[in-house]
Amino acid sequence: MKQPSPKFAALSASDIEELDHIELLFFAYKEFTADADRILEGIGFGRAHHRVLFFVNRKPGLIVAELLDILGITKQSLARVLKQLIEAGYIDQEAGSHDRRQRHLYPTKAGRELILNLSLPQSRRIKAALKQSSKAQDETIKNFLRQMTDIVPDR
Amino acid sequence: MKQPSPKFAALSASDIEELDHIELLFFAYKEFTADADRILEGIGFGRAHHRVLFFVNRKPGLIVAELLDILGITKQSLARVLKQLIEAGYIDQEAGSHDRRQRHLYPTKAGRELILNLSLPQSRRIKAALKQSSKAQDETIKNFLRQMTDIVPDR
DNA sequence: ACTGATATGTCAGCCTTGTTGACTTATTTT
DNA sequence: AAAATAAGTCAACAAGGCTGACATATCAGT
Repeated sequence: MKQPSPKFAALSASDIEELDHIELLFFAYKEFTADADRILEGIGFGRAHHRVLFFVNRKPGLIVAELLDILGITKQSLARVLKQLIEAGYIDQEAGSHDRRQRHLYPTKAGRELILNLSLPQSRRIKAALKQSSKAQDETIKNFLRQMTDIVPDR
Repeated sequence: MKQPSPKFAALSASDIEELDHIELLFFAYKEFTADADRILEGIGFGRAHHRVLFFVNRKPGLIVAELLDILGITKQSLARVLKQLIEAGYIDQEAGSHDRRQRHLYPTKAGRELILNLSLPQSRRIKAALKQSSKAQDETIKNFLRQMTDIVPDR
């Protein structure tokens, strides 16, 4: 017979069993990003540059609108870092052949080298964390992460 | 007979098998934080407030130095958000009984309610992502995340 | 051919949250 | 009594989000 508060329902800690998972995810992601941050700070780039380069490398030739959609940021935010990546010679732009308004983005050789070096410590961390896991367990983990992005937790 | 470049070793994409994992982790964490962000923006707080409240709730009575260590930020950064949380009545401070220089932090009733409401959508997302998993698989996932924070990927 | 929609780029300013450096106060330790 | 420690504070700066407004090029439909 609890009365819910106007803004928030009355809850007790026992309602949530996943606090361990939440905490683990926080620390895991923190260490994960720190790997690349150490390299980035040496070359005057930040995480935003890393993400852009990562996805341009993952899907060479993707257009700006697609990249915006993947990153979930505004074009003004993207412009700032994309411009620097282009000027520094890590990304090339090319007008679309069908639609010449579109800008297709490609990593340069230097861009590919940089993103690989940024990914390497992250890769090593993941590989080590998977070390004791079987192939089936790897699928379990990937499936969990995949599900995490698909779920809509409203209600 | 590749010559490594002075700054970065020469690599090809085939050297990294964990790009899928990296991408999945990025999207999973993005959605995970977005859950709470939607609530936070309604009450004028940000992620920094969330993290502080989360850990104060997880370990009631922890001192400022411990919190700084957990969060991995400077005391000036913490001060800004901690002050707001105290003034808004979500966290209480108490001088230590042994060492009265120390400030022990406790969530208030309102603080406990808020963090539970922030954690709820995240919990639901995780619970749903684990839905098809067995208990053993849950352990696999938690173990993976735990390993992720322990590994030192240098070399 | 004109007109409106679309893709991108840009300027300006704001906010949050991280940083460094310098300094204060209270308290404990030596 | 002096030094070390825990915490708090002020100021300034940087990264990377955001909004709003507007410019340019190109495409698509009538």
